[in-house]
Amino acid sequence: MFFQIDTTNGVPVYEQVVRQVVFAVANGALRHGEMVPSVRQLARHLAINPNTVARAYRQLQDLSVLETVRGTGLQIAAGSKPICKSQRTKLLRERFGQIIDEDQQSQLDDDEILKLFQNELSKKRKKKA
Amino acid sequence: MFFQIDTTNGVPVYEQVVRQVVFAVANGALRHGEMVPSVRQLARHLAINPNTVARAYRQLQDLSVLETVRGTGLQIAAGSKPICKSQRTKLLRERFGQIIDEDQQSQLDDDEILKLFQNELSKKRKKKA
Amino acid sequence: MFFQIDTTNGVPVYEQVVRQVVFAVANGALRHGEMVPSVRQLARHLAINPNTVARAYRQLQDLSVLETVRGTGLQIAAGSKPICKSQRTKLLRERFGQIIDEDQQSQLDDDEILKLFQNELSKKRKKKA
Amino acid sequence: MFFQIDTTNGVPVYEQVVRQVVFAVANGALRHGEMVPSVRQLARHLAINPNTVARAYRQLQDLSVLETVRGTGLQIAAGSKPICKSQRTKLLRERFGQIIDEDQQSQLDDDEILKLFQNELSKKRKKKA
DNA sequence: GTGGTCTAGACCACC
DNA sequence: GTGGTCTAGACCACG
Repeated sequence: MFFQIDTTNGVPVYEQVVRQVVFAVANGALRHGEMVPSVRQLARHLAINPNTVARAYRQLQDLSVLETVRGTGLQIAAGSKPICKSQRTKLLRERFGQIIDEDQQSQLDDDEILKLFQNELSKKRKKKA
Repeated sequence: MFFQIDTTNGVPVYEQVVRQVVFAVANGALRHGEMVPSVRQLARHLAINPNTVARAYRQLQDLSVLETVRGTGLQIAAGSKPICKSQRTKLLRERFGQIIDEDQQSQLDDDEILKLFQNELSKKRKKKA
Repeated sequence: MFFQIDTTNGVPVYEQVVRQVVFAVANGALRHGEMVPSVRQLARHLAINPNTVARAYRQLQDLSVLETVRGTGLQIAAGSKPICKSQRTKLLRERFGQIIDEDQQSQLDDDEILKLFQNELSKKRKKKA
Repeated sequence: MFFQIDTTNGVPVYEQVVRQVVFAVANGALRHGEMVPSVRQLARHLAINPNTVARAYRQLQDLSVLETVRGTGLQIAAGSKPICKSQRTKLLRERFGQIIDEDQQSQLDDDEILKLFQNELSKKRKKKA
């Protein structure tokens, strides 16, 4: 597993885990029947508390993305791919929508918003490269 | 005052107030010497807690955007315009940066991110119109 | 609040809380806009851990039965009554269905099942009276 | 053997095995002296873990429902029929009692409980037919 | 070994 | 005061 957790950005850790699992399933990186790492394993690996992982996994079960195999662990549920795809767009829209609302609330011009976003994006791209 | 507060979007109310004052000054919509409404007035008008307004005003004083006029109230401080401009870009960058980090963390392609953002922006534009 | 928790019957405590809130809303005993007791209050009152109450309340938020009023507490959400009604029938069906399946799995006759159920019910009624 | 195991309904698998043996003996479907399948056989047949079968058999031995036949396997014990009958009523009462408690805890009227139960039962009957 | 529940206590932001 | 998040550690049932 190749999850990245950033404990400093204010986004709840358990949400980051949920998000990344959802996106991985939507991408096809995780498929039906595959087991996810055990609560304890992932917790150790990410250096976070097992309860935090458990909370993320619980939420993924509520979304029907994971299902328990009793006494064995958790696996990607059947039919989870479309769920994750719609969930992904929902998450993205929420974030983007919020930021756009905020900017419009502040009387910013749409073109200006877009320009600033592109700026920031290309800056990040360079950093990454 | 023409502030819009959305108490349901998760963004702290006092932050929305700070932000909108900062942006208004940066835009030139508010200028040095203008008085801002009293804590109680604004609170009543926005239907929020006076403590929340007080907190926003305190923060704006810390930023040297507002200054007290003894026995009268608070006014836009001299020299606040450049402060607000730089503050504005800082705020925008923070938000954009955060969202971009999140998406990259989720293995999203940069072009895809931009496309989704443009989509959402044009959708909002239509709604507004 | 008049919740009753039985920590010995194997049913998770947080589920009992969820269930009772859902049923109370479905009954009309709790209505839109009413505040539920604070996490700490209810925890103290039921002699359970605040986290357990918080978990129940979180789940009720996911069901759109409760909504947060920031810095103030949690209230019964608008439109929660129909949700609770359907949720109530769902919960009842799940339980009843499970027990009936089990009995039929064990080759029990339907009439016999019903008779036993009535027996048990009238026994409990006497106890209660 | 004509056992049906449902690994998804939350009821422990070993309990389902125990229950069904007990009920079969109580019915007279299994009689003193009959051999039960070996742990491995039954496990393979039901597609469950051998440990689970072993655990069920162990429990049935504790109840004096099964007894070992040296070097051969397990058989239905002498005198097991009355044991199973009383065990059966105990199990049924436990289940019914629990569900009734829960409903009463949720302020449900006894008549309503019964009506809902009958509803569910007749629904299942149709499905079966 | 696995997940699930619960307790205890800390820290944070918000109002 | 409020809810929300996280840590730490315990106990249980299941396979």
